[in-house]
Amino acid sequence: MKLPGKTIERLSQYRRILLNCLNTGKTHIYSHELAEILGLTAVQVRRDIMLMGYSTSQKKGYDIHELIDVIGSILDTRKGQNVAVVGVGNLGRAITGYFMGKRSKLNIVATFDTDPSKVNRVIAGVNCYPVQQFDELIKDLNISIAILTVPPDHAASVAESLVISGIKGILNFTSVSLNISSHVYLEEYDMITSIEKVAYFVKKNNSVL
Amino acid sequence: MKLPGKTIERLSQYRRILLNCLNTGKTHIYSHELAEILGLTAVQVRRDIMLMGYSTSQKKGYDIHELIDVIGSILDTRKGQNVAVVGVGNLGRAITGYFMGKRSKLNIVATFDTDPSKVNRVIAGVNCYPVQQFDELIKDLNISIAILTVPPDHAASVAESLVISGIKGILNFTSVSLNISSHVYLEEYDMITSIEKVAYFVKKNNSVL
DNA sequence: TAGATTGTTAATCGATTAACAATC
DNA sequence: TAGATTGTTAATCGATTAACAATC
Repeated sequence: MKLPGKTIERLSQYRRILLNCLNTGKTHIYSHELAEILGLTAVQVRRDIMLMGYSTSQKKGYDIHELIDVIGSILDTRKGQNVAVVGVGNLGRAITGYFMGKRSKLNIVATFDTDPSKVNRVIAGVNCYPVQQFDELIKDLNISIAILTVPPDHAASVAESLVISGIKGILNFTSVSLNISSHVYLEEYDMITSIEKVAYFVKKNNSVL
Repeated sequence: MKLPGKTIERLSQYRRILLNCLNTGKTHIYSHELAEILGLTAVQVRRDIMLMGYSTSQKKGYDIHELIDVIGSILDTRKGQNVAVVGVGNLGRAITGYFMGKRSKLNIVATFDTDPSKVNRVIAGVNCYPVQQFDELIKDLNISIAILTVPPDHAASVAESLVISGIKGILNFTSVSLNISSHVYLEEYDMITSIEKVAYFVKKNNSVL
């Protein structure tokens, strides 16, 4: 089964909403409720759920527990996946801290940096190691995913070391586009681009009014 | 002229690359070079450039200066746009610091927080104000864009205040989906979703091999 | 039953790519 | 000229939405 990337993103969002709903004592949820919360259409929600191969016999909405489990069976692995944050600046710390609160099948098990004042300490609840120990620790700790938050001028070389060490996926927050082996799944996010996009549409909307 | 969102994102990326190229003394660039750097096709680059209404008479690549100017004429406003970062945690600081280095038409002119130990200080190079002063400062400083980096439980109410204060665009980094007036341009980014997407495709790739 | 909801196909919409003419 | 490149239309691909049957 191969689901589209856009559907995967939404499944992740559905799950977050559903987990929230559990706290309120709700047991079932309609497609139009999920849609409303996320600003989607109910059809799209139902279609995504259909693509997972799940369906409910009831017409009284989806059982929240069941839906969470089904999404988990798509997104998670049984044993979980280990993640490293590479580059412990403000952004690296933000991400690490963000994650540590969550119970999740994704575990940040190490952070890496070059700064001697950071290395070999616990930062945001996780051990920080010197980048020289990549290769060793990625194997020892069975890390398959790296979140890249190093300064731009280090991005390319660090990414290359990560690939050589056998990392399987990289989420790249640096402003540098990476050109790496296609065996490694790469997701890029550039916040400058996002904010420039917002600025463009703000400008456009204004000139329309 | 109404350009698609995806094109706008790429224009922002083209410009960043082009600015970099200037430092190397390069004066012209081929569509296939830009494409290569960003992992796109040359056709897509040329099409985006076409959509801007620009064309070059030369077959020796695009003049880098000209291209930067043309992109600027699309993305920028003459006087620039003022931006506020709302919520000065690690992420807010990361974003603020990230921006301050750049010469850009987007200026972070204020940050906001509730924490008394942060308020009325300069953080990452920008004044931090108490959230109570939103309304006043958004008008006084002519802030049209907010970057939302508050804790999840404050996201909805803070967003509402922002909308009431007359903000025109919000870039939402909280994990809460906002339901706000459609007059305000909203761009959402959820890093949990991104990392879960990477994890999914890592899992998939592995099971394929 | 009537009304609301789910499940699913077909149609539409939007974005990317293929193909190729024009030009240096 | 031959080869490389740009500019642009048409075709393709992928994602969303409309329409509607089925069911509680």
